[in-house]
Amino acid sequence: MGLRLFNTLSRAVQDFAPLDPAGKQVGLYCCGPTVHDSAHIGNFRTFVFADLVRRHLEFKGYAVTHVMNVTDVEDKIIARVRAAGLPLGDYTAGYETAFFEDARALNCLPPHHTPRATGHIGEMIALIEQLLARGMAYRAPDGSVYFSIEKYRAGGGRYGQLVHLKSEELRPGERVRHDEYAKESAADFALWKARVAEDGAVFWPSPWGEGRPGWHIECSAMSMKLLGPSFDLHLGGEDLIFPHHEDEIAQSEGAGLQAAGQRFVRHWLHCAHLLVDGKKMSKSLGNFFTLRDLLAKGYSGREIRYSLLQAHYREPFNFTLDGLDGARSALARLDECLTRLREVAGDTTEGPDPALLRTFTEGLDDDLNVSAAWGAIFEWVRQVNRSLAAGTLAPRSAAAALAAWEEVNAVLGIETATSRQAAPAEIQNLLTERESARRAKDFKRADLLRNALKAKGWLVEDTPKGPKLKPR
RNA sequence: GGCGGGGUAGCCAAGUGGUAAGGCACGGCUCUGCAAAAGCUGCAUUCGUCGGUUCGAUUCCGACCCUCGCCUCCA
Repeated sequence: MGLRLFNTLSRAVQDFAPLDPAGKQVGLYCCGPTVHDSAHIGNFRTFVFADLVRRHLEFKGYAVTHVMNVTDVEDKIIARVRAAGLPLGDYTAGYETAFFEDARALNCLPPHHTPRATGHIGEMIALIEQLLARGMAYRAPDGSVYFSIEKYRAGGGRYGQLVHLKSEELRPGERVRHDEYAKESAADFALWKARVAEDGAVFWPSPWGEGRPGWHIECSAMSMKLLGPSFDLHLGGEDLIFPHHEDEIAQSEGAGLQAAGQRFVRHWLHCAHLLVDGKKMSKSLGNFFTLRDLLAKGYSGREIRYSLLQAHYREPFNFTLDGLDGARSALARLDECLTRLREVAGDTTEGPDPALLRTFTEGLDDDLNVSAAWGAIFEWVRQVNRSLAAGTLAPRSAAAALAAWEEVNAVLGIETATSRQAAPAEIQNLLTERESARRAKDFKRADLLRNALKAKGWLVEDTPKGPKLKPR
């Protein structure tokens, strides 16, 4: 059963086949955060999605090299650095650290490489020189360097691979930025921006004078450095399709580093936006939640991760607090099922039950249809619960079910409690007291004790085998 | 204006040319001292509207309505 993925280039679902002739190595690049502010969970939808892609590829047996850049120099950052009066690195370091903490809270596997733009100025300059040498770029009088879409086209390049633009319809922005007045054509974009007074201390030397890189060039330079001039998968949010990814293709293919007949990127995957009240979650609209906002409200990283992984990545997903509450309930059901399976399985070990693996894999292989995968999982939960309730589940079957769960969860990355936490002595004592009260038929006192336990964060569950404690 | 997504039960969300996954919520039941918790179970003759193709359409085609995104920094 092969993996099929939608490719923004072809606008169709295609069989996934890696560039590697051995069919083993996969290069995956995902546009990462701009560290000028806290990331919100709309941003994290994309990163959780990238994590899902990476994990599923690994589940399928591929050896993935996962790269995610950190944009630590760009217009907004420079503006804030100036306002804060801090050195660039001091300003961005905090946001970068916070970003990776958030990613970890969402149980995203760390990418193998997380290059910073500021650490690759040399590579960007080299790439720009290559573009100049090939006549794809031109120097402006002020020392900026621009990419020429006209020259690129004249050289056989196709501009508009992702967005299917007609050149005449490329509408210039409402205002031409003051530092881009020198462009030959409105659609051309900056590779290198000459230093201006407002940049303060943020500039680097270059063959064209002091300045800083344009936005798009970093991804071309760093992805090709780490993954080669042609690689398999490039992901990002759908808002990056144009102009960022289109320009990345133009720069990277314009430099002509690819082998004959090879593209810069084989598959482009774009994650749809997270919505709030039907509108894109964004800083400018102010309708965003950061991970920290939600953690402060008492939601956990796993609940948020589950929530972000509920809908298909190409569909906009409506994010609500009610939805998070639903995620909590759904996960509690899953936890309960797994806990009971562990009780039945005991120390028994067994290979994974293939039934769940099959339906789960079918779902994800179909363009990462995570909704279908969850459907398979909850169908499985119901079946497990039925046999658990009937008492017909043998320890070996329970162990096989658990082993299957472990495999699918390596893809989903939903942390589950491995065992019931032991309650502290104080709680145990209260529980014992309550049992005594119950045996003495002093139910009023038993209920008081139960409420006391609840207030301390423990639920009492009376079962035929005696009371059980559950956190929260 | 150009380009591209959507409109499926109270909410979220899959899906298919042959008669609607899953989750949450809600109702019923089991268990229980009562509960709680948990489990089981029920819950869309219907898929934005109107036409068309078809033996048959939610799924294909056309028109229309509504909505979102990109075209400017943006996950």
